[in-house]
Amino acid sequence: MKKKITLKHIARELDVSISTVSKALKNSEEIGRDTKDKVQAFAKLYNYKPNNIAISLKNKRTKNIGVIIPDIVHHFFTTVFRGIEKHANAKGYNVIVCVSDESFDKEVINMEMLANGSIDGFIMALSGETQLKNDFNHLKEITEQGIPLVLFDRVTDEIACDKVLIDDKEAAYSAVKKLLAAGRKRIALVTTEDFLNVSSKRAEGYFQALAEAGIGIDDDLILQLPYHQQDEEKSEEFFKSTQIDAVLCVNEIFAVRCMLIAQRNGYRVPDDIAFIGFTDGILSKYASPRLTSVDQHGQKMGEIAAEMLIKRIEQEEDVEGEEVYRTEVLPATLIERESTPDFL
Amino acid sequence: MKKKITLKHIARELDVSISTVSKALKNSEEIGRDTKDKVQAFAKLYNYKPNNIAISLKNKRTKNIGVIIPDIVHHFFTTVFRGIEKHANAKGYNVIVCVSDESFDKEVINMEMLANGSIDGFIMALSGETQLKNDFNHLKEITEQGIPLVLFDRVTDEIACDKVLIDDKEAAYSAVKKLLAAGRKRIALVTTEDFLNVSSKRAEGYFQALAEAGIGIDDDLILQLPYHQQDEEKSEEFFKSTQIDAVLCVNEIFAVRCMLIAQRNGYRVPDDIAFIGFTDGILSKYASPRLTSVDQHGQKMGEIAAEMLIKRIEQEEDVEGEEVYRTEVLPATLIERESTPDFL
DNA sequence: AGTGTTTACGCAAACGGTTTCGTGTTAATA
DNA sequence: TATTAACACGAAACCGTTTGCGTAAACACT
Repeated sequence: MKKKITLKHIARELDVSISTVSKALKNSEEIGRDTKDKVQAFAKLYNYKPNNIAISLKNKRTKNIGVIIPDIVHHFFTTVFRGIEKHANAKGYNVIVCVSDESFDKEVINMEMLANGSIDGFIMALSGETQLKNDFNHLKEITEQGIPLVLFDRVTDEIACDKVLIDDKEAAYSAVKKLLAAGRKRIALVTTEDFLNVSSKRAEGYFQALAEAGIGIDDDLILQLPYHQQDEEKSEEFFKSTQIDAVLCVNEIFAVRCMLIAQRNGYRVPDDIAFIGFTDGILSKYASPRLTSVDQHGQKMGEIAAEMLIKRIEQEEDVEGEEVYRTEVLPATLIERESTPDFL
Repeated sequence: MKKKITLKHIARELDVSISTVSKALKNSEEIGRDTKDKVQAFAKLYNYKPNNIAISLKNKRTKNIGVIIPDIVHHFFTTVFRGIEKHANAKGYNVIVCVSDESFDKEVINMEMLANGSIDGFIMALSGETQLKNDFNHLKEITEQGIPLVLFDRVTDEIACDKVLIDDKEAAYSAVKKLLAAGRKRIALVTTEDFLNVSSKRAEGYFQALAEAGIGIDDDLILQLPYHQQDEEKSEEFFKSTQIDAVLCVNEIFAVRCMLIAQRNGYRVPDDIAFIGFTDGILSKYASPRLTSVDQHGQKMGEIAAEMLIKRIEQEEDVEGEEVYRTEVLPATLIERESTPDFL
């Protein structure tokens, strides 16, 4: 077993000082040609690589960024993560992931674990519970310590930091607009509990589009489902008892599930009933019929988040006091497939 | 901005030495009651937390584990990752993820980035390209340096280390057996290029089951598709021209896609044609009809991998020379849904 | 008073680097 | 020959902790 070699080993072996070795490897002008050659050759031979930890300790930079997301087995989050990882890697950063599992406590614990020197900054999407509790002290502490933070998708106004999100309201708004333009009148909304602010933003867009079309809100047209466990009867009942000709769902699972239920109940998609989902994931592409859905551009979002974060990290010498934070709003785009009639 | 406080700060403030502070915080017997109280109170007040990096440097343990996977936007891998993260977190470890993107070079670069002190051990699934090239020198170097390594799913015999995988051959074998028992005679196999060894293992199981049933191999019943990009015509042609009453697919995307194509071509599922896929992911659950598929128990796999790795890491004082490595083979289980006739 | 024990703490090395500053040697210049 | 600049390198501080060891002070005992 060949243990890792250190500067000290090289120095001892070549009978020079540690600092000479260090400088020689950095090709410093201070060191003579011969010594440099000798040291570099030796280092190459024994495959010397500086110890990251030591370097981190010295310059107080870990080149690690911490990512905290509610769930990893989730198409949108993994897409964002891919973007983060891609950009971070290109910039020489590694990514440490922690999963909050939608739990406030885990989110706090994870942040604390990482905040003690392990990372140079955070990128995160708030857990459901955190949004519900409306308690952001852990985030406040982080930012007060001067650790850069970028929130994405699940953000809050309570914290001053960089943010990147898509315009959920606008996306829902224009999706419903399109359904209206296609002549649909009884447009349903299938959503989660309201504490997920992305869901409520989407609902707002839905309401606004209907309002502008002079259509009142019909509570019978709104189905609220629990985020995780299924509630087949409730959905089944909904499609049996309600007259509907289009549905906007806040995620693709709801959309695909509802589409199946509607089909079981005799609806033809998209002729009798049209479906639009959020999150253009794998389900949308392979559903039958293929689902029209709102692409949230997760990867792009991740790349931007990483870019914002790294920029903050590297502009160390900032004028501390008066930071000015950016909130980047990405446009969502509707991917039209077979679950909607042709839009013009 | 309150910067992080260090032992040095506390020492200066309380007019004691750094070592006294350190010991006081660890409740050492060496330190007097009064001093301990004073130090601990001060530390609490200023929310002192030791710097992870310094500790890592000191005891040459980072409490980080490196995970390298070919893709993150992939149900199986994220499931495994969830298992890893869960167990690792419970043991106080953080997880650094790198994505090889199925590229040999990226895999090598990522390993090298992490191997210089950033992590205590690796968990990985080989990239497609690595399996194709059959070049495992980067892995060999890691293990020679004494860095623990656990391979999962995409493993190789060339490297001596702990491994965890499912019995792909057996899983395919028994799936085909069930199809045979249900009276299916013309069973097709939809697979990828052979360099992915999991695919070839699954093919072996398929062959063996047929052989035991006295059915010869019919090349017309085997469809090979590229791993990523779609090849709709080829599949379409396959289902048009071949007489088939059951299909085993090496992943769920192939399964769902083929199921749609078959349905388009007039087949009724499962009456005319049955489908079984691998990877029991989200697609299987929401396909129509719901897909019978082989559950690879990704999360369990991840947990076991993490457990094996951490055990290695922590049994530092091992008898170096004669390591004995474990290969854990998990049984896969068939989740029966609507795409197959009822099995007995 | 002299010796032995505790008690309570500080010193310094170590982990593996980087970097500033100093210094001995040589060579060039006056 | 004396002065000085250039060169090539080493010593040491530093990043934040941990920990073995030394030791001054206080107390006990003979």
